[in-house]
Amino acid sequence: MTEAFYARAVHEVARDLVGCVVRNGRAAGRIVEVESYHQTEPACHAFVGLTTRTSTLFGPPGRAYVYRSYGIHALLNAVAEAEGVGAAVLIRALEPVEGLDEMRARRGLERAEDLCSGPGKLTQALGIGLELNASSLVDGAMRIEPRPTGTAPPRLAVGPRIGITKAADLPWRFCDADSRCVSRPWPGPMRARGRAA
DNA sequence: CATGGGATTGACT
DNA sequence: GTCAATCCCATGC
Repeated sequence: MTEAFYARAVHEVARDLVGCVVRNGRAAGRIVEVESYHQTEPACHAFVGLTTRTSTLFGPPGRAYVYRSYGIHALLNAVAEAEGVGAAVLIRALEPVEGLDEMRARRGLERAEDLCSGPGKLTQALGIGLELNASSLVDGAMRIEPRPTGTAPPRLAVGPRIGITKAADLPWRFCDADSRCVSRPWPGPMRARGRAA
């Protein structure tokens, strides 16, 4: 996927990333859940402006923003919008498609549904660490590949983002409505019919 | 230089 | 349902 794919409104990038494939070496998984973050809104790390931590967010689109959460987990984002604008798409869950043995070894689990069903889980399963911060997702060792040709666009479920305390009302979480690998079950009646990418 | 919070997870009551 | 683990980094003295 080209850099131009990421140089668009972060919410469009988020929707279009559902169904794409995150790969790191032989381990790969299909994206089934994402959230978008933008500098104009306080839940986004870039809200505080340009700092050491947020420099990747303000950098060129199509790079990875990887940071440590709760001192324990690495979380993976795809930087979006034009350089100079702080925005990114948090990858929250994958459906494992290749390298399941590697994932099971790293996670110490067997069930495929549990390997990548959370933002901290998927980075552990794919072996994604902080050293990959600011690396390219277009042609790097870790990259995001387009949906396999011929596959239909997923049905999208849209709702508020998870696990944040600020701007928790914004409906910027996008899930594959038909996947069982999402990080948290969908609340219920708030389903939106998906759109083609 | 010291402090506090956080886009989570897994174990336990 | 509750709760601790653990560390980067922004902020404030």
